[in-house]
Amino acid sequence: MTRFLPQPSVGDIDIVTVLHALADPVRLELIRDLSRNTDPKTCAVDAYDIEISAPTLSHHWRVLREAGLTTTMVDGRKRWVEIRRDDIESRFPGLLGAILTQDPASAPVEP
Amino acid sequence: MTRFLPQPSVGDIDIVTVLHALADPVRLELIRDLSRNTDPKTCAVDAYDIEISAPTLSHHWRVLREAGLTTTMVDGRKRWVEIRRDDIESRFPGLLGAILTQDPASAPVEP
DNA sequence: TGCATACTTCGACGCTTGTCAAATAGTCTA
DNA sequence: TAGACTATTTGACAAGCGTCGAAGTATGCA
Repeated sequence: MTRFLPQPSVGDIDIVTVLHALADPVRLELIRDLSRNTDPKTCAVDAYDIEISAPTLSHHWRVLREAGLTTTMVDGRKRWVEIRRDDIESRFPGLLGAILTQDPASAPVEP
Repeated sequence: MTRFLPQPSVGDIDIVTVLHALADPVRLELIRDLSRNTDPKTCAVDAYDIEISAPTLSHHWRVLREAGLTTTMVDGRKRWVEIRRDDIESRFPGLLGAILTQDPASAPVEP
């Protein structure tokens, strides 16, 4: 059976906690990655182009989940992460868009 | 004469640095305060309803300025802070609005 | 039952952060 | 010019964070 890991309800999502969760280059990249497709992605470290250990990735997933940014589903030995797009949008309208539209590669260059 | 303290140019404003600067309750409150009126506000600790020391406030002003969120003007013995509304809007459209419209007092309550 | 799989938790490590008191720097005014 | 005023810098401290290796916990499978 699929079960869910504990996460804050929409009303309990705190803006400072959310900003702190996003204020890390690894976590921001994970959120960007998750937001690129609507399907859940695996938690596995091999699936991401980031050079960090499995424990560290696990730690980041937990920070994101406890901040209310992601949902984690447990299915057997595998875990799936999904961005809580609608919840974040209802709590902080426009926030996710403002952060994610800003792609690092497409940043404007000063003349 | 009025002069300006050093600050990053628009193109150099980094999203992770900005998010980190905002991910502190004191600094977020300062930004909220600045955004409520368009005029610059003083740096003086007495002008804010926050129980921190003058050095600590000075430190927070610096973090905000170096992140590119504020401009600081020096006029004699006084210093004035202003939010870089247009610069932030051009760099991260919608970001400021998404964070500031979420007033702590007006947060929706879970049923 | 035994073993591989897929993460997580624990413990430890440096580095960063928020905070304050004390000292410093620049500016106005009497 | 001396002294008051405004804000910053310095130095120090405890707390927190990102990171890893090692150990632990479920789960699936043979």
